[in-house]
Amino acid sequence: MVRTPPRTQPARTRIEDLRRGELIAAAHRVFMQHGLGGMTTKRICEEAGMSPGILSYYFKGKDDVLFAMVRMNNRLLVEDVLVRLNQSATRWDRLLAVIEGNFPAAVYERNVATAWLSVVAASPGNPRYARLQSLFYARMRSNLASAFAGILPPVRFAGMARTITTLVDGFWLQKSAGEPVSRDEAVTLIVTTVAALLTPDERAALQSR
Amino acid sequence: MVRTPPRTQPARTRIEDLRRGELIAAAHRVFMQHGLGGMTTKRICEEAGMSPGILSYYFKGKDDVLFAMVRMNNRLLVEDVLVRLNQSATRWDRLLAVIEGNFPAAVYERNVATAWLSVVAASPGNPRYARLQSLFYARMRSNLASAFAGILPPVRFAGMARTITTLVDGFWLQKSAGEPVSRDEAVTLIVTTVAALLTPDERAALQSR
DNA sequence: TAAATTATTGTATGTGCGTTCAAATAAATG
DNA sequence: CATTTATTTGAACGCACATACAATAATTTA
Repeated sequence: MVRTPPRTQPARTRIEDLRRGELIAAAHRVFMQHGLGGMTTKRICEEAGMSPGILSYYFKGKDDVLFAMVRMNNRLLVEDVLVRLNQSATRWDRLLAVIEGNFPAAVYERNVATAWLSVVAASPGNPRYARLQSLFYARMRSNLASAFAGILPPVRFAGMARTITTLVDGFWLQKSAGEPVSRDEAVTLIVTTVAALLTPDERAALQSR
Repeated sequence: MVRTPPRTQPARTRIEDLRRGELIAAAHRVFMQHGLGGMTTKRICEEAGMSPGILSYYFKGKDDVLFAMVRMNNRLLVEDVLVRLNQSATRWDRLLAVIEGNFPAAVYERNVATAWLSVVAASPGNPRYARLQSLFYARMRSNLASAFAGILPPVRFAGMARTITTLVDGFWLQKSAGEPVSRDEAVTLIVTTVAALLTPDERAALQSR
């Protein structure tokens, strides 16, 4: 008798998710083109073809949209790496997958780098971002561990992981600064450096099945 | 008869330089504490113990102060490295001087890193910053060349310089992201990596007088 | 000391921002 | 179709900011 089938829920949710998705996508485009500072609510709604007030209806505020956007981008990157990891036979392939996963094709470009940098720079004042950041590093370390497990002792692995993550971050920063570095150059340089840091035995172990 | 000794010039210039210096120093402090976004003209003048309007009197505008500040900080870093370079006997010492010069004692810390990152993120829209940036990289490459000249062929030197600058940038980014890396860890890791990328012969050549 | 120049103040002005909200429209419901 | 509910609008508000500027104080000059 008290049964109240929420038939309205699905419909309402569908349009709500749709609008939220559109706004996030619009925010992404504005972010890429104008940077963090130029990402205004008015511009986002305009880009989405909606009225300025709509943002408050679907989000708590501007920061909420921004966070949702960062979260979504992160999810896409993570999924990409996971797919590659599952397709990798050798540890070396896994290593390559993790490294290349940080430079997605057609994404390693100046605007994106600057946008991402802006978020990092804004992190210290925003606990949610800070948390997202450290999760990012932790996940990358974990992925790298799946390649080096049983080959490098813990201390050396820590150093190796630090070197790789630092190089990745550095390449993104340089991209933002306008340095002419291609995706391939970045990946190649990192791989070369990793190889140089390994002993011949370790290299062999990494490349075997 | 037409002689007009500009006695007034020195006095006027002295106080002008003084005020400009004070404002730049205040801007620096505000920048470090509140980041680029929180660096408002009102706060700067307040920090300098002056009235809000004074800024327009000594500078063209807020951007002008910011640029002067970045310029000054850059100059300090450069001078520091030059002193160290002149005191270095071997090429290896010169290499160390350049690397350590990028992590000045008591300066490699989160606020500074974030501030510096904000400026880089703002560079793409500001030609003056962009120019300063590329000058920075060029100078670093030039300094590194003084260590590797005659030891590494051009192509390998280019790769080596890229590795080093990328690691430096990466360490600053990680510092801003809150990763717990000390100055010594950063320097050690970079030196280790450079050493691993060199052949025994090259290492020996670098360490000889 | 009187006059003129320079330095400093504090207020005023205009701009752009995020957010709110009553009203209008569209959709769903019975 | 009438009514309720969900969605969207666009104007309005308050706020913080950079900058301009007339008024005032201090300093230099003659």
